[in-house]
Amino acid sequence: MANKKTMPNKKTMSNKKSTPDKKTTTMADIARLAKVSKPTVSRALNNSPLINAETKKRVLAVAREHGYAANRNAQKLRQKRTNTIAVSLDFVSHRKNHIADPFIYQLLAGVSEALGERNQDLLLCAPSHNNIEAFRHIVSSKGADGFIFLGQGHREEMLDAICQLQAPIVVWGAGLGEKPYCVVGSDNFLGGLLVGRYFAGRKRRRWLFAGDTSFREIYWRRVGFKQAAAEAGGSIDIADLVLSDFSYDSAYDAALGLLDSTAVLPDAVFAFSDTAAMAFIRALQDRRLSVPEAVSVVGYNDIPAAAYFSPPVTTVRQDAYQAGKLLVAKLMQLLDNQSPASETIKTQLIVRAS
Amino acid sequence: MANKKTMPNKKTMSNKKSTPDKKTTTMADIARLAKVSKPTVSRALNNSPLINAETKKRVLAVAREHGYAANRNAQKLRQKRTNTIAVSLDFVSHRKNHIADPFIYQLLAGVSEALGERNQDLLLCAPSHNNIEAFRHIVSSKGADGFIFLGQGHREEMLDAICQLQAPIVVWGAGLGEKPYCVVGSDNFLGGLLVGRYFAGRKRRRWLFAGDTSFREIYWRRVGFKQAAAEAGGSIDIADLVLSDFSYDSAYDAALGLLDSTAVLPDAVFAFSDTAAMAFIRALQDRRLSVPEAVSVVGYNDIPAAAYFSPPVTTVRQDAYQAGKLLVAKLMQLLDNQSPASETIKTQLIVRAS
DNA sequence: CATTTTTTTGAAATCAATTTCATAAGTGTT
DNA sequence: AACACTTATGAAATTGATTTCAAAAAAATG
Repeated sequence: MANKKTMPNKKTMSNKKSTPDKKTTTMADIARLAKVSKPTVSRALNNSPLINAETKKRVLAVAREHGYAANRNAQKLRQKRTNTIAVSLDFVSHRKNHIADPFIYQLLAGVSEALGERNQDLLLCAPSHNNIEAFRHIVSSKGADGFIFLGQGHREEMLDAICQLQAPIVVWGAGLGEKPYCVVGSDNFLGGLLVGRYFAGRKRRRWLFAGDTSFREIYWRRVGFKQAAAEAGGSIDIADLVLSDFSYDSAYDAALGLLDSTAVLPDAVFAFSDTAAMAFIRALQDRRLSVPEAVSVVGYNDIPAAAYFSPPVTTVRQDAYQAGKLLVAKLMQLLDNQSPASETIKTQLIVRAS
Repeated sequence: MANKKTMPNKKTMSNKKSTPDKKTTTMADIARLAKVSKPTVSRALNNSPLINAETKKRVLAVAREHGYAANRNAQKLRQKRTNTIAVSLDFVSHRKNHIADPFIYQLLAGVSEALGERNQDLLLCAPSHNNIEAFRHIVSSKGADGFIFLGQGHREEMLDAICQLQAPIVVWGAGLGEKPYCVVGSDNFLGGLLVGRYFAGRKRRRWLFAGDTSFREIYWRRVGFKQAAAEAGGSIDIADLVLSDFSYDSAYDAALGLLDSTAVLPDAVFAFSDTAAMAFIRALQDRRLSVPEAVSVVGYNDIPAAAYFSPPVTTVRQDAYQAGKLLVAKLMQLLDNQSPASETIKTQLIVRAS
């Protein structure tokens, strides 16, 4: 039982590619070949002004010729700088419905490209327990210089705690100016306002807001939405439908539940995401309510599918790719000991058929 | 205008956290506190059998008490093992239409979780020029122990070259058994076969295959598709429509182009992706051709949007999440000096309304 | 009780870079 | 010719872990 199985071991042994100790080229090797010392090689590669132009050229030539690449781990160890940014993607909150909403991947693309341009590595982390320990460990083991948080699932207490770790972080979301960390987010208030005005312009009177306002971003959309109702005069009513998660299915179920239990139906629905908006539209159609004739439905994010839906979904667009780049820019400032301000990115209403 | 605003600068200066050199706790510190030597601490933390149980307990207690985490970079340097896997996501081929197809993100979620379970870090790379240099650099600078390639954009020559670098790689895609590296992919042949049989069963005779068969995966779907035509008897015709990229828009344009130029229309379309299938359906509808009455359309991947589309899209499902985990398992075997075989994951036809 | 064996431990070397500090060589000045 | 001042370079220290190897202490054996 506790016996070591010997056969697999043997096999492993024989299988072990008898690597003839393929020596990796080190800086010392380059130094010897270029007939200079290690520090000189280091300086040449780092384009130090201390080094003579001739020497630099020679060293670089030798290095290139041998395909030399400095060992990052030695660099990180010595410099106490990792040139790595940890990006936290919240796969977890999607546990059952992985990646229901492609929006955060557009953010990720922007972040990835911006980091690449700055020669920063991207450490992707999606801790299965969304607790602080995993993040603390990354910081104290020098796994990354800073964090970017994407996705709606991150609860505020955790971010506050991570911030207290003295770790540089920037966050996609809401809460600008209220938080001790830098936040980049869409102008949720404006988004909600635009949607509300759109409804008001179409003479809709019984509005419904679908989403969980315990998330800041969504809360502010609701505030803007309400503001539009106030602007439009007193006769507008706003009802609420709380959605338990971010999936299409739960939105669909909640929508049907509402439609089947309420006597007085809304004539305009503002859903917190395109995915939820599409679910709502389907639910309405399944109950023989036409969109947009009987009910207008507006989503948020302008994911690709919104444009292809039937009917194409009116939505609030935010440039996620640009936002990703902005997040990186802010974090770099932070690492540079500056104090970048939180910032919102513009938000615009894309009017389609719904 | 171009003047540097001085106020923010000053502010920045004064803002520079005068960190009082917050010394990081090192192994030497823990050793001193626990009244043992560094090697003993190292062994205790790594659960070495050499260490006495009492000692181990004491050391661990001290380490925990001080929130000690070993410096990863020192470990990586010494051990010549990074415990990091580089995952290459092809943002590039999506340049204009970022993340048109969410399928690879489902793969990513599986990969991420599987790596997390194994305490491996995930280095996300999306080199802007898809050339070998970037990858060679990661290998030789000890940035990662191996690679996982996701996405269809990776051309074969590059993978062959990377493989020659002696770098352990596994690839999502096609070409099982033909390639010098381990490939995990959906059973594309079977996928195509199932779709073809489905069309045959519905008495469709004029089939269209939409996709770029210079990609292996897509090539094999075409082969399975053709096989089904052969099985069904001689009277079936297969036409081809090459799509220039993976976006919805290019598929939509190509579909319209075809519909407006061909006299004899297909009565069944097999598109290489759900996104392309949806584009095709819209194009057909825009030309007053009903789906599925006049034309059946089937996609591939079963992305979430496929189910919500109107009509819901019949498609070929593959368990991307599981596939991601499998990719990781294979790579771990490779790093263990085993030679894992390529493998296909099951593929099933999801019949919906289209 | 002497001797072998096993169990624990630590001093010193190692991994591959960067940084500090000293010094040699070259340039300019009086 | 003596002195100051740059400009380049390298020896040695440093970063924080792991590994090797030797050795002390404890246990087992005859």
